[in-house]
Amino acid sequence: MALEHAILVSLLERPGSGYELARRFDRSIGYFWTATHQQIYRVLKRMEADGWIDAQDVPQDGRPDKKVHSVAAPGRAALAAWMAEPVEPESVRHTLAVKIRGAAYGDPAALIAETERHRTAHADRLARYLAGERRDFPEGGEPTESEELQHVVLRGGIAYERMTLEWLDDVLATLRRLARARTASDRTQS
Amino acid sequence: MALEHAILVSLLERPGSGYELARRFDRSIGYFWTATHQQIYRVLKRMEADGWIDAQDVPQDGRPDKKVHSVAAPGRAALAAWMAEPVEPESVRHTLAVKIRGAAYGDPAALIAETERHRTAHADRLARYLAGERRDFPEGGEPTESEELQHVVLRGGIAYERMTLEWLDDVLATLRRLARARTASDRTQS
DNA sequence: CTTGCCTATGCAACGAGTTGCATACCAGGA
DNA sequence: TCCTGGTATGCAACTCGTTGCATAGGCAAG
Repeated sequence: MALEHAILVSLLERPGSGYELARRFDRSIGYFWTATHQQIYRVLKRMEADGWIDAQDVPQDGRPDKKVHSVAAPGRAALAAWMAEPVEPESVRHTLAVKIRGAAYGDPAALIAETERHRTAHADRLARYLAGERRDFPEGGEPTESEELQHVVLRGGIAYERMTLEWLDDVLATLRRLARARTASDRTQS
Repeated sequence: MALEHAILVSLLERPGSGYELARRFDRSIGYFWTATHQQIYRVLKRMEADGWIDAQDVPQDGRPDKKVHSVAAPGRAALAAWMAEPVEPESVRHTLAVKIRGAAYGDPAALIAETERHRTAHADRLARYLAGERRDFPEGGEPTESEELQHVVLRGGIAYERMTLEWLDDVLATLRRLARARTASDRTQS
């Protein structure tokens, strides 16, 4: 279970509340993991019960109190143990690809808009990643070890989004070609 | 839920038993979805109960009987309905990246072997994909519409594996650099 | 002063995927 | 004859992730 460990890493990088963690999952952690706040609070509760993390109530003014968590020794040990055991690459799951294969039994042209939507979403993600890279890893900086590791993970996200954009262009070209071919054969028949 | 629809697409491409579907998930369907045989049988049962697919007992000699499924009209309709509604891109989940970020709080050198394992696994997958491409989509062939769509999905898998291999090389270079830096500062301290 | 929005935490039900196990038929080799 | 391995189907328990909902305080705009 990697969510626990992603949270441990994030709390090691900087202690924080469930709410703050949820926002990190929209930024730097989002480069490699996603989770809703509900999931985060549930896991935090379990980790606190297991003694992996500590909790400290922090009153705030102008906003509700928060519970700031930090990693305890057993949590560090659990992370180290998990780091040592091998993990398998994620299994492939690509919903849009299911639709593309299914388009043969529907209308390829109907998938174009959907594919363009995905293209926009990935272009946005790439733009956010690149902005994050410029902000957090400027040229000529002297990165710490942790920052070097964060950067190489981000480079992975950037490479993924670039690759995906190129592929989606390939998909769009293919769908448009097939749509033209269908229109042509329609005209032939009528 | 895309597993049902992936199975519908596969059964449209060619009717088959649960066992045969499971093997397809190791080949062409594996380019975009994974599932165990347990999952497949469970979903087939539900789809049969819902009238999405038909089942026919086929006796075989030299091996156990099998239940061959094919898509019924309601199944085709369900697939068409699902194709028409938008889906979101998958959420990011990358276990190895969690470990990379965690390496700052452990030993970066200890991750090298694991990363190399992943590199080998992805290189193997790429080789299988390329072999599948040569076999199923030879140069100069005249692909049908369905084959064109299958091919563009496979090209996505190939692009993903190539990108991943390049990134893993980047990761390995980074880990080795950090490992050397740690060794050097160890020598300085001692 | 009400309405919307942000901060902050959480429960409950459900759905999808994983893991372990079970059954049964048949073939081929030790 | 027994053991291994491939074909073929399936149940049960569990974990993880998703979705909907609930509560509560504070701020700013209309």
